[in-house]
Formats: sequence, structure tokens, C-alpha cells
Amino acid sequence: MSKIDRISRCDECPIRHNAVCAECDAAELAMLEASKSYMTIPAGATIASAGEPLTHLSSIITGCATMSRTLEDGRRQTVGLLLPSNFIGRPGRECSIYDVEAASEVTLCRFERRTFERMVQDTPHIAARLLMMTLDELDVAREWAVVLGRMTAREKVAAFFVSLARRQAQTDGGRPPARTTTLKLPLSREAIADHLGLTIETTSRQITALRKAGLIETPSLRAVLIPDFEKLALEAGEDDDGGIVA
Amino acid sequence: MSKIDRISRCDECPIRHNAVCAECDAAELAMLEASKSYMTIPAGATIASAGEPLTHLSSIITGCATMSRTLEDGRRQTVGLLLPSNFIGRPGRECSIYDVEAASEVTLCRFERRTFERMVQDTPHIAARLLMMTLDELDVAREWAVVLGRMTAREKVAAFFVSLARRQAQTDGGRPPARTTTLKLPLSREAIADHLGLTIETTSRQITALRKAGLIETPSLRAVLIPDFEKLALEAGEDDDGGIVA
DNA sequence: GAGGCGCATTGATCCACGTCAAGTCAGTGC
DNA sequence: GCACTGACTTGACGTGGATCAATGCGCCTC
Repeated sequence: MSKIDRISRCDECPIRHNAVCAECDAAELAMLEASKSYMTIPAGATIASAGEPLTHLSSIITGCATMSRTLEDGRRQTVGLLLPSNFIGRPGRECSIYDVEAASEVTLCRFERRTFERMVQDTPHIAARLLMMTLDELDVAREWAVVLGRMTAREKVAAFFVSLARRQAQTDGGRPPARTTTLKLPLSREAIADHLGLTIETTSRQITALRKAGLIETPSLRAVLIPDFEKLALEAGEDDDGGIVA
Repeated sequence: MSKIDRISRCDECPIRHNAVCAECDAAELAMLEASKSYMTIPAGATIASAGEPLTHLSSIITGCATMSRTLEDGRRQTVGLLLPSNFIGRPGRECSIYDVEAASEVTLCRFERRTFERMVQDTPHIAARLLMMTLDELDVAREWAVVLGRMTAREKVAAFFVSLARRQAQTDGGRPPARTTTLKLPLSREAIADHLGLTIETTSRQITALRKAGLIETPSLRAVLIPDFEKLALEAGEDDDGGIVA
């Protein structure tokens, strides 16, 4: 039994202050409590499929999921990396337009779609928070467009580690990453490649190159140690003042 | 004097039913009327600069603007193409994080930032509409990530024409593009290249290639005739059921 | 501990797109 | 008409990343 099974009250929830419910007061929270349900998805399982109806909208409590599009000929592009407090699904739309897959074991806090849509309409705190989260995601998506469109393979891989380090630091402590940071990689090399618009081979070569340049260490396949975060950020094509969006 | 100078009442506004005000009732509209101001920007001028404060938020009434990021070494990526009814700026943020430039002459409907932020808070119809528009833009940004990450140069150029045709048809008649459609190109070849993550030379060559393949005609530098829209959409890597997002 | 299976890495080669360098063409001014 | 300019196109060539093909390596089963 995982820790999540014992959570029932929202005020014990690890994403209480970051998710779509962040701004809710006690009364609103009570309403959410009444209609939420938890669900745990094993690594590799599908959470939603492009074109298929999505009966529930949900927040990620723990774990990591990818949101991707696969073209007919097999080319795949991941358009979003979903981490704790991120939201899955869109109020006002019946179907998902992307495939959403659990990269690691994922625990979700779910709401029946119609119920949630009603809550968005009736609860300004939820609507306002959802707007802010969506604006943030839009910034992230646009930042990623710069990476996909204009960066070299090496810069892409560095940018991925930098961005992941920022997001993990954000959800862990809420502060920017320390100079020396260890990342847990929730994705396989193939999933990283799909996120970066590269092949798995090029991704692997660039990871090796960054390691040989002393910019990262790879204690295991699913971990990356960053000895000097600023140096790696520079390699990712950032001007010195740091990234604007996580 | 352009036509816009004579517009003062919102119900004569060409973007009345598509912009952030779309869902407002008469009373709400009156409030917007009181605080709005029009502004016309010449082609090529800057509307906002990355890192600079943005005193006004605005909707595009006519014309076209680009939203882009330029890296220190001169590489540039356009992250959004702004057309009539699109919104510039983000409530809750003081500065723009992108450069916004008028690609053609642009007319804006502007609101002082603080005023608009108050209206978003107090007017559920504005907040709800802004949420829907932001969700739509997020979809567009993610669709574009697929183009940037996984498409060939030829597919990118085709996808650009297809997407522009859809958006122009949407704002013109509100319906999908006819089989044979003529596009007005609001962007220079260089701006197109920046949007597609290509060089200007490759962009030009692919336009030539599409013309030689009979998929487009180029009556002038700033116009594209699409003889068979479906065929071009296929060339842009779309499965037959058509694009999900404009 | 031998075989097999899934990832990841590494190497050799290829090619799509970038780079560099001329043209070409439509305006615009004189 | 003729130079001048700026945007676009075309050509020749180089290269970064894709492709194809082994090889390595942890982990599981028996």
C-alpha cells in the first residue's frame, strides 16, 4: 500500500498549494473533497488516448506522465511533460487530443469531467487558478518551441536537464536548484528523444558528450548529477540572467 | 484615416464575437467601452520587447504580429503568430517575456494593465473567455511543437500555409477553408523561416518545390494560392481526418 | 552461470538542411 | 532610362544529426 492510499483529506495532500485547488478556501475544498477520487496508474500505462473521450480530469499527485502525438509513420513528439500538480485534460472538451502515458507510476486526483466543469463555472478561485496554470503552461510550451526550433542537439539535451532540475526543485523545496543537484530521470532515453525532437542515438551521444565535458555525471541510467548548475544552463543557451520560465 | 478611427462602439467591432470580450453582456461591454483605447502601429514597429514592462494589454483588431525570442547569437524563433482577436500580454505579469512586432500595420484595442486585471477578477465572462482563449493557444503552441520537432522542411512550409489558411478562413467567414483558397501572406520569408525553425534559403527552396509540385501557386510574393487544400494538408503530414487545432 | 530480452551506447555512413556566395527582380529616386 | 536598394531565389558545398548496424550491459528466468 503506497502512502497515497492513506490520504483522504486535501490538507494532507502534497500538491495542496500548487495544484488547481491551490487558492480554494475551506468551503470550496470541502466541495472538492466530496467529488474527488484517487487513482494509481502503473508505469507505462495509458492515461488518455488521442481522439478518445476523457471521462475524468485530474491532477498529478506523484509520478510523471508524457503528453505526445504520434504521426501515422511512427514519428512521435512529446508536447508536454506532466509532473506533480500539473493538470490533465481540458474543461470544455470531451476528448483528449494527445496520448497521455504514465512514465513512472502515477497517482492522480480525479474529478468527473461534468462535475469539474460545473465547479470551474461556479467557483471563481478554481477558474482563476486554472487560468494562471494554463498561462504558465503556455509559457512553458513557447519556451520549448525555442528549444525545438533553434537549438542544437547538445543544447537541447542540456536544456532538458536544466528545465527538469528547475521543475523538480520547484516541487520539492519550492526554490531554485542548488549549484550541485542530482536529478531523478523519470524518462527513458527514447522518451527524452521524443521530447527533444531527436533520435535516441543522438540523445545518447550528447549525454555522453556532456559527461565527457564534465557538465554532468551519470551515476545511473535514471539519474543525472549536475556539478555546476549555472555552467549547464549556459550550455543550454541561456543568457546569464537565467531562464524566465521553468 | 483608416476605418478603425471611426469605430467607437464595440458592437461595430470586427472581433466583437471572437475576442476576449466575446461573452460579455451589454453592461460588461459598457465597462469595456469606457476603458478601452485604440492604437494603430505601423508595419515593422515594436509592440513589446522581451523583459520590458508592458503597460497595456490588448487585442488585435486588424493586422498581424509576431511573438518571438532572439538568442544572444542572433538565432530567432517565433513562438506565436498573432492575428485578429488574439490577445497580447498576460494578466498578472508586468513584463513581456517575448518581443512582439507588427508584421503588417496593426490596430489594437488596448486596456491599461491594472484596469484589465481588475476586470478579469470582477467579470466572470471575461475570465471565462480568457481561459478558453488561453487553452486554445496552448493547443496551438503544442501542435506547433510537433511541427518544429518532427516535420521535414517541406512539411513545415506546407503546415504553415495550411494553418494560416485555417486561421484566415476562421476570422473571415468563420468556416473551414474552401477547396481552392488564396492566402494573404502577412510575413516576409525571413519571418516565415523564424516561425518554422528554418533558414530563409531552405524556406524559399521549399516554397519553390511546393510550387513545382503543383501544390501551391504564388501569384505574388505576399500571396499563395492553394488549388486543393486537402492535398496540401496531406503534404503537411496530416492524417485524412484533418487537423484538430487551427 | 548460461541464455535471452530490453535498453543504452558506440561506430560507420548518408543526406537534409545550413552556410556561403551569386544572381534575379520589383520598387524608388533621379 | 539607369543606378540603387532590399527582398527573394538559386547554386555549390559543408556538416550536424539521422540511419543502419553492431556491441555492451543490467536483469530476469531457468
